[in-house]
Order: sequence, then structure tokens, then C-alpha cells
Amino acid sequence: MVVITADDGPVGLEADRGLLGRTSTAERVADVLRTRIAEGYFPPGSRLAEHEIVEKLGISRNTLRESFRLLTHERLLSHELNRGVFVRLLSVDDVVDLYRIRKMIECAAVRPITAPPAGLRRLRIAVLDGDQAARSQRWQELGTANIHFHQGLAALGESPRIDDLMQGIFAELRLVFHVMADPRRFHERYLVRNHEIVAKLDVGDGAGAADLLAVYLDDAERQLVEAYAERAAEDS
Amino acid sequence: MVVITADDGPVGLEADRGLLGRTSTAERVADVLRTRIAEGYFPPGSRLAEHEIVEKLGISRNTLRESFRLLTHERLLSHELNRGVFVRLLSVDDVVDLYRIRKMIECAAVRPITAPPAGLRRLRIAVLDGDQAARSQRWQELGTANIHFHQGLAALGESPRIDDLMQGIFAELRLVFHVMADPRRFHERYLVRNHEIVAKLDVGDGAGAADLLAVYLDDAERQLVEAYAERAAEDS
DNA sequence: GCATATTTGTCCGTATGTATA
DNA sequence: CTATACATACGGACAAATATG
Repeated sequence: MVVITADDGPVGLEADRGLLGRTSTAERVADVLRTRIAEGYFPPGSRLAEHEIVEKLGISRNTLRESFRLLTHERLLSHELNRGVFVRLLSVDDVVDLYRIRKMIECAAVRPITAPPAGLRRLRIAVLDGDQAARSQRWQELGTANIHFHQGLAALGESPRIDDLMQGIFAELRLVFHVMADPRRFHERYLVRNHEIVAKLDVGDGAGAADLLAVYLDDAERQLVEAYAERAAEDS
Repeated sequence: MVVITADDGPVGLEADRGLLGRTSTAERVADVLRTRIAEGYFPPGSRLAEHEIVEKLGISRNTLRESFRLLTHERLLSHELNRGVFVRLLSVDDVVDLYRIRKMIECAAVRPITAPPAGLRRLRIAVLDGDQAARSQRWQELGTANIHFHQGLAALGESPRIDDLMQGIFAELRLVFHVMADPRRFHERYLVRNHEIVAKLDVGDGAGAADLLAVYLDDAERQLVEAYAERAAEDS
């Protein structure tokens, strides 16, 4: 039996086993784990025991180990030799690095724009999703929508490799958010700015959007670094 | 320790099997294959048959498959479900994407510099290695030195994730070089420019270096795209 | 510090599904 | 259509390292 019984929705793996599955089992398992990590079901720092997951998902150890490899390379898991795999726990340095990259990539993608870009629709949808999530007080979804918005910004650069990079960057960022105490306080204040950036892009003002974005990202970084410092103070 | 016997001989992995290796067997195997691919021993488009490599290296299929996973994620191999793994054969679009990223990252790393950076020594060494390789007419090494030089430039940004990204980008670039007919004609002309860029950095003129770099990369991209077009014309 | 149980690392043989000659 | 070769996934085995008492 290959059904995960979680609180909300079980994920069936056998659904397309036997049929012509487009993906391998290891990748499907990796998808499941990735989702669980993104949701915070496996919090940063926790260990993923082979035996448990093998039993729960009804797969072999070798297959699971391949999934672990995939996720380790995405920096979502850290693999310690002979000790096991753990959900990564990011340091302040990591946060700084993530934001350095976001500033570089997102601004570079937006700045050259001189006319309303093709990807604008996607951005609008993300912004509206964020507004709606905030109104319904679903803060987890607000964070997701916000990430989609910025992923859309990076995608304006139209580079598949950059898109890949940023997908990883944002997945790591989710790990940061999970150690943050109050997702509402963090995400809510940026809703207005998202609208402003879209407005700039709407009139083809890429440079203006990039400037807004740079300030935006500096603010967010500062807030996160402070939160991390507080957490460190609590720990001591 | 992994000993590679350069010319013909297979690779001795069993030397440290049983001992406490710092890295896993799969990673060591991946290292070997990565080197082979970089050297052109496995040319782009060729298939890597499981049983051959298993036999040559004296490892198990599962271990090799883990290595394949690693290299597939680095975009050096393409993994076609139920068909096997192949050394990637890059398209013109790939070349354009690679250079778009190089321009973005390398220039962004260099431009903010206002004083002679710490990584200058590494750059000098790469440049001198290139000069020496050219004098000895070792064109393969010239290409390697050139890549090290640009890796050093990207490293000025001091971001571990960017370093990772660029390591992958340059590994892919090597695949492009392997389909190029004449490595000498391609690499030799850039030796002088490397010196010019170092000179700019030497006086803390990051902006000047970035401007040189942008022209440099545009030229190199154009040359490669043209060579690809020629090759496509020959094939038809 | 020591002996134990648990967990991971590595590898094999095999059954099944899939593509190609 | 059959035969062959190969990839996928599984279960089991044993060694090595770690955690536990």
C-alpha cells in the first residue's frame, strides 16, 4: 500500500504506477518530500529517517536514496555521511547570499524592459492571489503567492537556467520563512509594493520597477536578518 | 584517493574501497565521468552504457545510477527514460542562454569593484597558465585556463551559490567547445583581453573591467553561434 | 570506556516493463 | 511478432559507522 495518510490530503504514488509514467518513482517521491518540506510538515533541522519513509511510501531503500540525492542537490536536504539526511537549517550567511542573488537576478531581469512584457498576466495573477490570501487570512498562501510573484519577475529574463536557479533559491527561501515566527507580519506589508511594481511594468518602465525592487529586497533582507538575530538571542 | 590514468587506462576506484573515503563511491565515480566528459573522452551525443562502465570501474549498477543522477542534474548528461543516458549535445539556444547568464553574472560580479580585490592572485595565475599553454601549443589547457579565469571573475561576487551555478555553466560550455572544430582559433585571441581586464581590476576600476568583459563576451558568443551555424550547414 | 542495537553505505540478483533490431 | 538489450524498481545481504545503555 502506497498511500500517505497526512492530516489533509493523502498523496497516492500508485496512481500512475503501471501506467506509462512520465516520471520515475524517485522523482515522484522527491516531489512528495519537496512538497512536505515546503509546507513545513518536515521542519528545518529535522531528520528524515530512511526506514520510516520507506515504510510509509511503500518504496525500496534504493529508490528513496535516489530521491534524497535529488533533494540534496537542490539544497533542501543536507546529507551527513553515516548519519542521515536532514532538512536544511539555513544560517544568516545563507539568507544574505539568497538576497544578494535575488537582487542581482530579479533586477537584471526587470531593468531592460521598455514595453509591457509578455509575462505580465502571470504577475497579475500572483498579485491578486496574494491579495485574496491576505483577505482570507491564509498567511501560508500569501507567502506562496509572493514567491510566485517574484518567480514571475525573474522569468522575465527568459532564461531556462536562471528559472531553474531561482526555483531553487525560492525553495530555500521557504526554509527561511519556516523558522520565522510570524509569516503575516513579514509578508503582508509587501502587498502594496507588488502592485506598484506591476504598475511600473505596465507602462514599460523597467528601470523604475528595478529601483522599487532593489529597495523592496533590501528591506526584506534586513527584516529577515534581524529576525534571525533575535532567534539566536533566544537560543542563548 | 582516486587515481586517473590519463591516456587509455581505466580508473582505479578500488584503491580506497574499504577504507574510510571522505566521499561516497557515487561521487567519486561522478568525478571520474565528469573529467572524462570535460576531456572530450566521452564526446557530446554519445551514450554511456551502464554495463560497460560498471564493468570498467568495478562498481554496482545502483552506485553508477546515483552518479548518473548527479551528472544529469548538472546538465552534463541527459537522462531519457527507459532509453539511457547521453552526454548532452547543446543547441544554439543553449549557447545563447549560457552567454546571457555569463554576461549578467560576470559583469555584476566585477562592476561594483572599487579597489584591487582579494581574488586577484587567482586571476593572475589563470592568465599566466593560459599564456604558457598557448606558448606550448596545448590548446586544451588553454581552454581550461580561460575557464578558470572567468570562474575567478564570477567568484569576485563572493556568493557560494553563484559559484556553483557558474561551475555548471562552464562545464556546459566545455561541451560547446568540444563540438567546435578549432579550439586554438577560438581561445587564442582572448589572451590579450584577459590581461587588459586584470589591469583594470588592478587599479580598482571594476566598471572599466565590466565594460571590457561585456564586449569580450559578445564577441565570443557571436563566434560560437556562427560556428554552430556552419556545423549545421555541413550536416545538411 | 565498552558492548550493544540501530542506522546508514554499498552492492548484488532478479523480476518486470520498455524500446529497438 | 519475436527476440534482444536495457532501464526501473525491489528485496536482501553484509560492512561500517553511529547512537544508546
